[in-house]
Amino acid sequence: MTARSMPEQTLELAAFVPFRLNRLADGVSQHLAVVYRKRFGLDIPQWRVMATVGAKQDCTAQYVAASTRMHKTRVSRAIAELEARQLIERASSSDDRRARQVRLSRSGRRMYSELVPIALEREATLLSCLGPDQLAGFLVGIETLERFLRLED
Amino acid sequence: MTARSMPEQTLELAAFVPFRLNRLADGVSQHLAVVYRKRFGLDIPQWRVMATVGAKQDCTAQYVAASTRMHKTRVSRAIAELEARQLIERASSSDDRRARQVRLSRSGRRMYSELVPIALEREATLLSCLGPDQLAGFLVGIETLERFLRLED
DNA sequence: CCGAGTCGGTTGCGAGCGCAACTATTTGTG
DNA sequence: CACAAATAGTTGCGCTCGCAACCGACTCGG
Repeated sequence: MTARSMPEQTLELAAFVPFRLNRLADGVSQHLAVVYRKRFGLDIPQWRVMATVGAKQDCTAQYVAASTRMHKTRVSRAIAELEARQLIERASSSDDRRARQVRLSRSGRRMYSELVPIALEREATLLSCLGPDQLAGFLVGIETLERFLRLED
Repeated sequence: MTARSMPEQTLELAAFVPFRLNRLADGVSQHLAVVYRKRFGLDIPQWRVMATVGAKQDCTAQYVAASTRMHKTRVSRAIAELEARQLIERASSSDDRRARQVRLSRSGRRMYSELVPIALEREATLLSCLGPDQLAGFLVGIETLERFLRLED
């Protein structure tokens, strides 16, 4: 078989891992976003800010952006909206007057404590379709790829 | 320990699988999108259309939307742009005059045959960080989740 | 056949996002 | 100390996308 008559290489999108990962991540997001939106009126950036600030009180927008890997403008707008809804509060930092400390308000904490169990439960439901070994193998794969792409924290 | 004094459940975003999947899919996409854009001037929707139409000549926009899981307007716009660049051609279907058959043009095929090996090579590079067993386990996990969420085809 | 409902595909519009530019502050260097 | 460069955060702008509405074509029951 000569080079000229070699069959064209083909690419089946349905078997192409980058595509499948995107589709999967999207499916999982939809699975959750419905809850955030309908029940709490949060979009994804806002939910991520809530989760981050809820876990680490008194952090900066900077910190949120770094740990969620969202663009700083996206974070800025999410925070502004959450502040308008009085779910978070901001205080100017004492040692750096550019930065502002972000924390959950009382009602923000209330929402957070409702939100977390629901999110964890949905994650558990999702992962329940994998057996223990399958789950472990899957997570190892994710972890290795994260390190390879330098995505971890 | 009473219910009142139970520690608040917390949620570490960095350990939350839906978030990690999103971040990973995004990282992988970036890894590829640079090539599509800089070398071929394609954005992601356009690249997906090229891949789909390259693998199955004479399909409809409908078919592309279904197999890429993109919204039909996104497909419509991607096709329009590709047609303007003369990478694909459209012919009105004989049996249904609403639908139009989509196929790669000569230059479209040329681009496709350049594109495919590069994409497959990048996928291989990405997956090369996983050992054979790790890769197998990872793919099984993806597959199971796809079925669970009914994402396959 | 003829009208209602469906289906393939396109388009107007508003929302969300990233880029680049900006303000205000801090840090580093000669 | 002064001035340049870096940093925290915000905002104007243009682009992309999804929703809903729409157009033309098909279909199926009466």
